[in-house]
Amino acid sequence: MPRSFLVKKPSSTRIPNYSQLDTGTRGKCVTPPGELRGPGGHPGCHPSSLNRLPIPTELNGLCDCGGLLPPGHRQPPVPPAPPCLQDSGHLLSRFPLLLPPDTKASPIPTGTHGPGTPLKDIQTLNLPLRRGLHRRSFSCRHCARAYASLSALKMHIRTHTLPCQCRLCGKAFSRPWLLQGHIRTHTGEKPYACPHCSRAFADRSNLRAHLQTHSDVKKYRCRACARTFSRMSLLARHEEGGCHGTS
DNA sequence: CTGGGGATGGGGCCC
DNA sequence: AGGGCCCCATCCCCA
Repeated sequence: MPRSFLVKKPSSTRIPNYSQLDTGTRGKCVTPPGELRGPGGHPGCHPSSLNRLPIPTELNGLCDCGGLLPPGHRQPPVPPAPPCLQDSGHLLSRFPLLLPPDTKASPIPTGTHGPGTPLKDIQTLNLPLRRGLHRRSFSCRHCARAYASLSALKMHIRTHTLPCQCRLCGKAFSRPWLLQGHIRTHTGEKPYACPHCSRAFADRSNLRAHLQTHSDVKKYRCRACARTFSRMSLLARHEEGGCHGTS
């Protein structure tokens, strides 16, 4: 596979060259017609990709978990939180967004930093610059990471608060598109098809990794034996296995 | 041991 | 400023 595939496109054409692969569903978890039916009978949401049923094509609603709903269809009841969320009372009290929407104990203190980013999560530092100047930075109280901008820090804090929760299994994610990708594990939707074979993938990154398998020259090369690998992890495993320069 | 799929995390950029 | 998207990376698991 040519490396040009991985080259970032100009901003005027943000859609990468997955043209043959992209089904035009960017940014939304849109289940193709005839795919799946969810647990409450609504399509687009299903806890198991093994239990597939056809769905009608007249879809016009979006479930708040990301799946599609047919006209007039109501969402199924929210299932109880999984054990990983049920037995962490201190976490739930600290991060109420982990709770299902109807069980939130109290609003999150937002201060001037917007919802989901409590003031107590943010502290500011003055990073030293040349000539004794200092530049302000924002550090996370959960892990002490520091960022130059408040928005970057707020994005990072989402990795602690995990405000995007799957209504089907309760798993929480830091960003909506991570949740969208997760929902595809329920729906079985695979919008990214390989142009070289019949495989399709739910995630663009996984398609990219797969495309490496079609390449004669792999991306990652062992410096000892010059053998190439499609993934860094494969190269690392190869080197950890004791490559002595003989492939 | 190796190859590869599936799922997920996270920083940066653009709109 | 926030959301959406991009790319890179990692881990787990299975064949």
